[in-house]
Amino acid sequence: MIRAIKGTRDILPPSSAAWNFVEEVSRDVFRRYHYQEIRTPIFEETALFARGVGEETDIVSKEMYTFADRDETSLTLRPENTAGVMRAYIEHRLDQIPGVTKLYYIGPMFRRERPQKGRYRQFFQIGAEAIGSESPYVDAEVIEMVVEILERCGVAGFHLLINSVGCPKCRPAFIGKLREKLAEVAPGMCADCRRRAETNPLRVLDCKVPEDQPVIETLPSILDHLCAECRTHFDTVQGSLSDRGIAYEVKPRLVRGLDYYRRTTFEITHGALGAQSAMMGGGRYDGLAEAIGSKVPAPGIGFSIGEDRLVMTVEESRPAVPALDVFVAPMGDAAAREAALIARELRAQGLSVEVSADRKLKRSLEVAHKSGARFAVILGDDEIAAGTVQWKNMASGEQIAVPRGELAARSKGMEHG
RNA sequence: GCGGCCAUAGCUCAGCCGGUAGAGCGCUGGAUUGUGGUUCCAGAUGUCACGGGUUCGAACCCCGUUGGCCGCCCCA
Repeated sequence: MIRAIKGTRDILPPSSAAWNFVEEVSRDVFRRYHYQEIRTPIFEETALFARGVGEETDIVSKEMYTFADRDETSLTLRPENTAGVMRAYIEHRLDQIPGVTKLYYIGPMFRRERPQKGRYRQFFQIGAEAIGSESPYVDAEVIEMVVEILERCGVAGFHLLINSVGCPKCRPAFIGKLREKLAEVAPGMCADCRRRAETNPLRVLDCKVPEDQPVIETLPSILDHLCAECRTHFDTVQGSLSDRGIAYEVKPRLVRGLDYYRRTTFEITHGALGAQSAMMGGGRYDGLAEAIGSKVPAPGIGFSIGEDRLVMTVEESRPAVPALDVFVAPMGDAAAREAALIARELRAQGLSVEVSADRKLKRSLEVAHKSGARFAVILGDDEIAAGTVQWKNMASGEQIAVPRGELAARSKGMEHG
């Protein structure tokens, strides 16, 4: 038996309706902020991610699906899409277009991690990138946009966290001070922190072990070490978020795993997601373009929503409803031929119509009932002879004979929203 | 990649001390030759995840594999 491979899954109805819902909401919000869709390839040269995301990141060092093409070029299934969008931006010289380039994407990403709830090897992201401006107001607008998507999806109880991780001018000095302090206090911390103190000191700030929290409080904060430009930028982002009425929490310990982040980083968490509590992550990546070989700078900021995780919270509160308007139940071949024409007329009005594949009326009505059809059109030899059809309200059971020529008029305007 | 728990019908699950498998829901047919829902009757649910081992005998005990869930790491 051939099964879907580990960490991948089929999205079946009725769940697929929830996926459509969040995608439709997202596209509508993107339209209002004048973002346009970009579709980039699902695989790229491995070097793009190695340079763009960072050789030392977990994603690149151990999670990528990498394989050799027939000519030995190393290819990789995209583990995220910011690098791919930036590659397209540079390749097609979108910097030559006036104004900020605003792009969004919806599609699958691939990371070879141990699957668990909310974490898959093929997962979907809804993301947006604003490239071509360093303005902190762009940061605030991007955050406003993602918050709006979640709100309009009906998600409640999410939590917006923001931080600044500085820039190449101020971050190295901070990491130096952090290492100094850690050398002193790390021996008293949990095993993970002792390891992180060596491998990735920023990660210590994100430790969740309760016993370590008092120690973490004593560690230096990136926010006390920002250079003047980063400080001003971060203050302006916060002011603009407040102007927009967006609730947020500054979390100096918010550290993101991708090397390309500069200055603003942000994350939205949701309590219903379990260990994988992050529903969305994003940040500014002013150095990314140069990292992947661009001669022109292309400062940008973006986010990506974990669509699988978003759908998980949406599905509980918003059960999908079947939207079948009419089920046509013909008895016999003559009726079946007529049924095809009836369905055609009703569909032309925008109604959702299904024609029974069964000629037994009892069976057809059973299927109609189980499909959630609102009305049934019943016809057999008697109706053909009389030039009528039976029009049955499935909820009330009421049924009347309708002249064939009046069917279209009767059903007008009764389609689902 | 590491640790723990789990795997029986399409679904949710029972299955005692090892003696070759059950319920509910769903599905199929009938009661009803042209009328769904409610009801009644009948029927089929299956390589007990897969592969080995122990045993007279394994769904049950042991080992391995695969998959799922939970935690870690990390992320969306």
